Amino acid sequence: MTDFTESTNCLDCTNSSACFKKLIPSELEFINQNKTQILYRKGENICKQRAFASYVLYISEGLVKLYLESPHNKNINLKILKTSEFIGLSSIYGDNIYNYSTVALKDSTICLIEKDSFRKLLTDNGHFASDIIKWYCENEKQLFNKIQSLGNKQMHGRLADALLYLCNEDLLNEQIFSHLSRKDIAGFVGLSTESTVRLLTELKNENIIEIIGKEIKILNPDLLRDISRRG
Amino acid sequence: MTDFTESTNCLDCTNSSACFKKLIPSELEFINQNKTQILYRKGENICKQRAFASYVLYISEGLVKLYLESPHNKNINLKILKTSEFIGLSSIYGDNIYNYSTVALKDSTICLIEKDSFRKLLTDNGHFASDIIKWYCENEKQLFNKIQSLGNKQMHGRLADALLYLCNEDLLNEQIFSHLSRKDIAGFVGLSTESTVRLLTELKNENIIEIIGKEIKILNPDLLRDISRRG
DNA sequence: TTAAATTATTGACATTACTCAATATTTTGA
DNA sequence: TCAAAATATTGAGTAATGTCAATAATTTAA
Repeated sequence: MTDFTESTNCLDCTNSSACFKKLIPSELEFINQNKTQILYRKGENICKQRAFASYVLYISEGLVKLYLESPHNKNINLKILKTSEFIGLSSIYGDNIYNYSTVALKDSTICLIEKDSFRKLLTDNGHFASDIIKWYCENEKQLFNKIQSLGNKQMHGRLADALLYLCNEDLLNEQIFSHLSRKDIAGFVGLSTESTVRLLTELKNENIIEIIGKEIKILNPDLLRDISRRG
Repeated sequence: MTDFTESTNCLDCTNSSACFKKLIPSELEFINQNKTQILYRKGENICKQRAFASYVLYISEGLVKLYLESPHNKNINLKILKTSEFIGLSSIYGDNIYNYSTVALKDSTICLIEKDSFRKLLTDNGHFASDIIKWYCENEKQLFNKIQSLGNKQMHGRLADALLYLCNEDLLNEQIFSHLSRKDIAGFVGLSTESTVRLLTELKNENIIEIIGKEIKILNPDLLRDISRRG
């Protein structure tokens, strides 16, 4: 189901992440030699939790949902990734498997960079490695937020967290809700779909959010942040 | 409440982590020049969530509990750190604050390494940076496990996860339970103390675990793993 | 060593959030 | 365009887990 697209040369790439600016031309050319570019259609899995991880993935253009699989078809959604973001950086070392699954929310062009090549750049170029470490730091902060949310907030607080995340300015231009089902939103909240729907209706009736078709807009962000804070 | 101890020279340190082996002597001497060694007494906080993070911390000798603070005095415990482990690596870049709190479970000697110095080593030495990245990869895997546990297991599965973690072979020689209260264990499970106590009694009555004083021993690890798997 | 303080345990009850079922709405594909 | 399939919504009942209170056991400190 996946197509090879005409590959962009990494040296000409207009969607390159800040960290690539730390590479010298020969290193960029080295990546270029060791990458493949693939088009994933909406709904296709880009990587699967527990599958063999041979590549670091880079979203050249697209929109991706990252989630943890669990039995009974009740997944935990962790984040939305967009153009210029990495997938699988946490599988560079350690067990040679992906720790999560990702699925394309819309047609997405993904660069597959060979892990060994990526590792070589990390050891050769400390500035590049430092930039990747920046990513890890930011990433870990997000995971702590998720743990805080799941671990000691109840449904209202958790839904507030999820809505604030999905409506944050980074995703503002992605029309994110047009790509998400109620079940997807429930996955971000860590609730059953039914409970999520009920709470959304509640928030709508209290004029804290507005629901127009699939789109959800926050009308009262201060109050929502308050709900998030109170848990 | 904290004492300065006679500092060990980093070049002679017998508790140094694998990553330090990647440093050349002058770099190790550089760390030595930019570190301070402090003794924290049992029960003292080594770092506080949201506090200004100027140092990367290294446990020269000790035992530490890492946790997320939350209102109502109901914390989420994430891990036990022992000799030769880092604290605060995720605050090297990004917001200049600690994302979690840590407390000494027994008297612990901690090395405070200036963040700027640590960063310099990361950019100067890609092999060192790569070793630190290994840490991030392992760390993230643990956080995902936590999210899986909190996000889609119920009490029995979560308690099993916590007990398997606390009884794992890395902690086997630490007499870990002698340092933990029921409330601490509940913090690892993500349950109220009362529910945790009830479940522990249940597991004891089913001969899955043995409780002798403060010590808890797993009698039937296969069954416990099964409970963990089923959630 | 003993009393006070803290921690652990148990019970009863309340709350939270899930499941299952019924119905409504939207999307998809012929 | 229309029927079938998928998704969303709502209600009723249930299961999971928390809270509060009482008591027991352990630890701490004078």
